[in-house]
Amino acid sequence: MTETASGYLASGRAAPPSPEGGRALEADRALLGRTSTAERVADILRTRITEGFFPPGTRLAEDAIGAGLGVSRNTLREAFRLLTHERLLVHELNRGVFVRLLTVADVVDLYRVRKLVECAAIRGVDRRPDGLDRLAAAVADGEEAKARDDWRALGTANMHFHQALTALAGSRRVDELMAGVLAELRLVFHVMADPRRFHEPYLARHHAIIARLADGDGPGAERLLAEYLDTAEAQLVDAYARKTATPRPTG
Amino acid sequence: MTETASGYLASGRAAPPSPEGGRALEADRALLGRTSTAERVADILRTRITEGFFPPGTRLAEDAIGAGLGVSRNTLREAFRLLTHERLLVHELNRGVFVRLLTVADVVDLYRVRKLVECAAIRGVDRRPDGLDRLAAAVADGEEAKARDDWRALGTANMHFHQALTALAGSRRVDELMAGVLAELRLVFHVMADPRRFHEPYLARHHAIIARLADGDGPGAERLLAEYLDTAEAQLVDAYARKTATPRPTG
DNA sequence: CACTAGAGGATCGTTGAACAATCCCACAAG
DNA sequence: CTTGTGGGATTGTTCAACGATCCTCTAGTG
Repeated sequence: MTETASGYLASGRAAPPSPEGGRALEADRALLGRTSTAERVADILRTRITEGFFPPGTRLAEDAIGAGLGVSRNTLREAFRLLTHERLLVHELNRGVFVRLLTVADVVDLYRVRKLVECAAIRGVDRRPDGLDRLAAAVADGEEAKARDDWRALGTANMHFHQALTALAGSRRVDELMAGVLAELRLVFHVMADPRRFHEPYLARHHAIIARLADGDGPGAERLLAEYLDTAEAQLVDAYARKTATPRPTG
Repeated sequence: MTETASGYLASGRAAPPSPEGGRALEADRALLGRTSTAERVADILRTRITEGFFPPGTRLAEDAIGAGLGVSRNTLREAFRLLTHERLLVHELNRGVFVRLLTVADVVDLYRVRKLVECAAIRGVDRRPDGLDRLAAAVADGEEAKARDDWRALGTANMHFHQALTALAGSRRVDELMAGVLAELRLVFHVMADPRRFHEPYLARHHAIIARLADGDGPGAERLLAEYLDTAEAQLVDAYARKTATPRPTG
């Protein structure tokens, strides 16, 4: 990574200054892009994990990953620490770091969070919300993906929809919570085959929820969403329990 | 920390086996206590930060902290990485790590999260909840602290109350979110003088909320809580903006 | 055959040294 | 007062080393 980092930084610094104004803004942009190697490694690994390149259960060996990315073990360990808190990795003392394999109880908890947060985020809507365009865009992306039979992309668009729903709460911390929840959910879907089954049936429901929100009917939208999440949870928990051959929790 | 770690581990391993049964459980207990040095350092620092030993804005120099704790810089950096995600520390590239100094906007966001999550957690209560004892215990601790004029302890008890409220949602992830929120709030209170002012007035409201919950009146409890949080927010945001001499956000 | 114990190798956790890069502070000059 | 420069302190990263732990394989025993 020494060469990559140098190249990365060098290309950032070597950008010629704009001949006319805006030079201060370019300097700011360069500052924005300055991250440590450990953080960039974490970014790379995060992407690889959430897109399924490292499936759940995969062990990330320091030597192999460090050699692959060209960074030292210490830097890699820092990156691992960054990712364990996001629940994408599990750190096991003296055994290494693994991509998290969620339990059925984890899935149940994810839906509990979603019901609590997403429903609370839209309950109070009493006029057409500002974030409706973003919701509509996510649904449009979903329809596009569906039209070309790209079920992974449909799943992604559906998650953007839910992230946008949560964003109606207007809280950075809640947004980040939901981003983490949806990332974990991605790990769950990586274990499952047949993404079509878990994403396609819900697109129409997104339309219905949007219509309620557009009318300023928060409670109506909430009811639809709660039913939707109940249905989605039951389907996924059932299938996941079967797939991972673990007993479905009684709670 | 090499000696500390060895001592720590040695004392764990040197425990004589129980002469009669239970040996397997003792072995399990020893496993539970096995954590890495980096994690233990993070625990120590977390405690020091939340109790105010390192006030917000304090820079944690690697050399000084590492020498004080007897760990190497690499181990310390791993611990720092663990804490930055908890928002207790801010990592600034090439400048070091600082105890987070929250902005007024942060405070506002913390209360937004609290209103969303705490209210949602109790809204659906329709019978005396299982967690009522824990709530009552927190309030009893608060009354005790108040009786001996220990306003810091009262603040702690109040936070236990809110953590217990959130726990009524029955979600591990939501519990952890709230633990983080309350830890951040502690940082806010460390900036303020006169803890009495921010904790004492709310003890009576805890009693009232508990009474509603004991009657299975979730919506009633929610209304009381929402008003309480609005009042607490307004008081704290006003004082914090004044203390930090930053403009109060319009949002 | 099944189970247990021990040895060896791989890997992790930690330490410490080294070096380059960056930042900050103090001082000098205009 | 402002700006520029130099020097020192510190951070970010790499590397090597070593001890501790875990896992796998082999041999021995019942």
